[in-house]
Amino acid sequence: MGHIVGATRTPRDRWIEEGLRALSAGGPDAVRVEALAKKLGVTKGGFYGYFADRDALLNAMLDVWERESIDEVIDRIEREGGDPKAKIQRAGMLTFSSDRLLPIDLAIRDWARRDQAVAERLRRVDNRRMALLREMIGTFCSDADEVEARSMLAFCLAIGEHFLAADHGDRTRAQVLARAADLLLDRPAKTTTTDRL
Amino acid sequence: MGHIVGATRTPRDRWIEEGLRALSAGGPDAVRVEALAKKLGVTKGGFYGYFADRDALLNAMLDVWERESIDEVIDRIEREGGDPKAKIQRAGMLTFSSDRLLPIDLAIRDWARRDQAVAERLRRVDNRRMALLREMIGTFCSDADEVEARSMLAFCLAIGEHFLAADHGDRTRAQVLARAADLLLDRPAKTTTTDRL
DNA sequence: TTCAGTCTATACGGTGGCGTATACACGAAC
DNA sequence: GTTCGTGTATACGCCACCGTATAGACTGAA
Repeated sequence: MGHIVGATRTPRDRWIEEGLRALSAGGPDAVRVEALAKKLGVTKGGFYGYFADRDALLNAMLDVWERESIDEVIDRIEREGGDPKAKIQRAGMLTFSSDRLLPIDLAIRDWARRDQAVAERLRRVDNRRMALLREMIGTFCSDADEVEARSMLAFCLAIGEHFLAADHGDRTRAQVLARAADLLLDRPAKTTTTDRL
Repeated sequence: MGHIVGATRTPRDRWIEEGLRALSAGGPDAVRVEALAKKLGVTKGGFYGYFADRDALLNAMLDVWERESIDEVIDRIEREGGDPKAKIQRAGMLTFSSDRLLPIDLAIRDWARRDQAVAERLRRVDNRRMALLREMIGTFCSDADEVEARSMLAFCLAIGEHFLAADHGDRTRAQVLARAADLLLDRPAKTTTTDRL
């Protein structure tokens, strides 16, 4: 008894990983057991040894996402140093520039609009991120209401950018984003040479 | 010949309307011919008289949405008057506070991430909206780069707000949004009494 | 080598969706 | 009232997917 063994050919994690890939590409409706099996070069035979049903896989996927989004990103930000602006931008890099996490994040945001349980998880993650933003922006802005507004703007920019299809004439999207980040993250000057806000 | 008749019991528009409702509630995958028929108290018998297939319905839905989003909203903004800030907020009201248009808009934004044709339509709509924002913000801000950045921030705020699950402590989401709008839409003061950006 | 444990392929019944075909019901025009 | 056009119900074949059952194959340990 208790052979524990090993040599799992298609371990639980690979189902989750492939599930997250499908979620990224097509939303929760695209997470189909048989489709994942095909992608893994396997039939769905072993799937139901790991998961009671498709819903259990979806929950496991959300577990992994929540863990990665909070622990691995935020903790790492806190550990490494840098000034507030750098920290925020590094946090943005880690989540919103990651080819892995970004599309999952976006898919989950849409998913949360229709599923209360998913919305609850997203709320936990977003609250952690907002707390980080508040802390950083609070280092150079004294008015608490304005800190909240700026944090909200920064977060909405990081997310909304990917849901926006507009062009910017001669400018690059990256250029516009950089300018917007300056507006939000530079210390507001009471008296300055330029009229940058 | 050419009876033209009338007395259509379930006209084309009602299929489209119900389709848009399904899109709002569950995304494009939720737009199922037989489900719509059931909601309309009808079987799918007549559907294929109006549409070649499900895809034709989806396109017709997008046509209606694009038309409503551009013509009916933007034209109306231009016609009615008001100062820039009021115009922007009225435009936001018409699209992003509408129980009808808002959820369709959000669903289409997620859809566009996976469907190139949808992305193209969204681009047309968003470009019109951004042009409006630029024009309004340009009335009180001279630096073109900053106009672009502020427009982007305003647009991202209007959209991203609905994809964000974070709380704001004591404050209301509405309060935070109002403060953020102030930051973006009030004339930047070179020298002012407060340090509001 | 045997054995247990695990993953796997395959087959099955059930469900839900698409698009087609066919025949019925109703209103308008003659 | 017939006829025409249109919308409708119903039934069909098809396919994709779910979850279950079952038997075979591989692996590490005894």
